[in-house]
Amino acid sequence: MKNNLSASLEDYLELICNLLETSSCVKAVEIAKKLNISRASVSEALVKLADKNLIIYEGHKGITITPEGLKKAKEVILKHNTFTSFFENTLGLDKVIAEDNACKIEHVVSDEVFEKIREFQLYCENNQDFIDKFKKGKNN
Amino acid sequence: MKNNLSASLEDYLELICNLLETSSCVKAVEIAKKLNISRASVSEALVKLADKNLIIYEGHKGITITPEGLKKAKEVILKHNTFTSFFENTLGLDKVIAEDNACKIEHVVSDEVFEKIREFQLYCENNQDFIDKFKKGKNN
DNA sequence: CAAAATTGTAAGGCATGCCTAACTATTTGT
DNA sequence: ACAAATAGTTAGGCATGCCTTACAATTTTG
Repeated sequence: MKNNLSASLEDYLELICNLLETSSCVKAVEIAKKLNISRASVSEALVKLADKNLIIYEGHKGITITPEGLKKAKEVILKHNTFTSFFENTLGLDKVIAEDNACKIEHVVSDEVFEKIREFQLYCENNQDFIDKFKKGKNN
Repeated sequence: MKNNLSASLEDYLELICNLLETSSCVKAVEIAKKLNISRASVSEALVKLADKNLIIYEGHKGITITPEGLKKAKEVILKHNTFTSFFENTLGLDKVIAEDNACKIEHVVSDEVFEKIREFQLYCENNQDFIDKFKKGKNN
């Protein structure tokens, strides 16, 4: 009953959730293409996610996410978006760099740090002049 | 000739560097105790670090760090300290939480993000009232 | 509706990084 | 110096997560 997902499985779940936003039927082959890994590896991962009751996977019928899986996916996605936004909007980093780093950090950061960054970012948004001054510095 | 270290090897190197600050002779068994892993695992890791010319390891004689290893170690340690300080001093998080998260993030963050955080933290230090106001908020 | 294309699975491999158990080498202490 | 304690290594195992190759199932399409 260990609910802890590896970084890898979190990535799969996150992607599945994102793909389900736009299409009602997600196939394993799509995931393989997006993550640039083999169909076989995806197949293995999907079995693991299904074992953990995070998705329902029935081969050619496509992938469905369970309520539990959705909850977990949303958590990861929120972390992802929070860090991406912090890096891009608050710190003024390049979008791609912001995304790349958020993608890694989302899997290792604790809830406390995540929450605090969230708060801090909100605080910064309400003090845009402070951030603007930073961005105008010797940076860029 | 791939110079990329795994998170695990970076941790070993970082610890070796830190231990060499206070004692001139570091033994594998010390590392095993500090990282709470088996002597066997440490032995394997040290062979890998030596293969990459980051340390000089001759069994019972102890571990020495090479200039190359020192350079790499200092980089990781700087990232570690930067994130720890950002979390603890700037965001006002608990020291232990700050350390734990820095320990993970230091291995996955890119140089660009690291540098920017460094700059930002410096900027915040010069605007302590802004940070104090944040810390006094509904947080804590 | 059957051949072709697509999609999915199984088997066997590889690397990392950890483990334990058993062994060897070195150091320490009397 | 030699027995005991400490330190290090080797061998074999396990889990994760990726790979390729080959095969099976399904869907598409002529």
